[in-house]
Amino acid sequence: MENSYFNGISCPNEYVLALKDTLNVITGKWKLAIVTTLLFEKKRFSDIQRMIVGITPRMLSKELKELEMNGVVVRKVYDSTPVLVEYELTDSGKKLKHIIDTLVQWGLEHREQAIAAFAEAEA
Amino acid sequence: MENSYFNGISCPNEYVLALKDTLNVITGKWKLAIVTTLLFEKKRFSDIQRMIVGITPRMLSKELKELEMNGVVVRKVYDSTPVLVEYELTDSGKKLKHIIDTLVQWGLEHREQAIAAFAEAEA
DNA sequence: TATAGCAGTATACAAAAGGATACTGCTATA
DNA sequence: TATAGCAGTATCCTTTTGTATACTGCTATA
Repeated sequence: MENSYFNGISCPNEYVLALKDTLNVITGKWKLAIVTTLLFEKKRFSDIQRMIVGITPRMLSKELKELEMNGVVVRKVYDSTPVLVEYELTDSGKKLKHIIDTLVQWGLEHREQAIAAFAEAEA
Repeated sequence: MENSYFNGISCPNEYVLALKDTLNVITGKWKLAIVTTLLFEKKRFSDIQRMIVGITPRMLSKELKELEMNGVVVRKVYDSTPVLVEYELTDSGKKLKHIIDTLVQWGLEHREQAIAAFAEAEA
C-alpha cells in the first residue's frame, strides 16, 4: 500500500481519498437532510420536496443526482403511466446513519464546552 | 426534552443543533487538515502553514479563528520576546479523531461500490 | 375540457467560500 | 545595518454554492 503525505503526515493514500469521498457525500446544504428522510423509507421526488422545508426542485434534483453519482442513492423508474420515480438509499447510503449518529454524538458532548468557549472568545 | 421537525421527522431539538454544530466544525476546505496536524502535537502558525501545502496565511488565520470560536482549538500566547503563539486542540478537538476515523472507515467500505455506481451512471 | 399533480429543467441572480498578492510591525541574527 | 523569520492583516478577485422564478411535457381526475 502506498503512502502519501497529508499535512506532512505520512498515511495511506486510500485514507486520504476515502476521507474526501465521505466529505463529498455529507457536505452540501441538503445532502444529509435528503439522506435522513430516505433512511425511513424510499420516496418520490415530490415527497422529498414536501418533507424538506425550503428546498427548491432545482436543488433537490441537483443533490439527488450527486448522491446517485456517489452511489448513495438509486433512482428507480417504473414505467407505469404516469411514470413513477422512486429514490432509495443503497447499502452504503444506509450506513451513513452511523456517521450521522457519530456527528450528533460529538455535537452533544461538545455543546456545553463550545458555548463556554464562544462566550469567552466574545469577551 | 422538546422535539422539532427535521425533514418531517420528529426528533429532539438538540440532535438537530448538535448535528449542525459538528458539520460547522468539519466543513471548510482546511478544517480537518488543520485538526489532523494538531492531533499530533500543538503547533505554531508558521509550522501549520508549512505542513499544509497550499494554504494561504489568510485562510489559515480564518480557519483557526473559527476553530477557536467553536471550542476546538485554543490559541496560547506566551509573552516572551519575540512573542510565541501556539495552537492546541481542546478535549473536544481531540475527540474529532473518532469522527475522522468514522469518515475514513465509511469511505473505505464504500469506495468499490461507489466506483461501480459511478461507471454505471456514466454509461 | 380545465385543473392539478408528477418529475423535473432553464435562466438569471445573490451569497458564501476560497485564492492571489502585497503588506505590517516586531525582533533576532549575520 | 540588512535580512530573514514570526504572526498575522488588507484588498481585490474568482469560483462555488445556493436561491428565485418561471416553465416543460405528461396524465389522471373533476
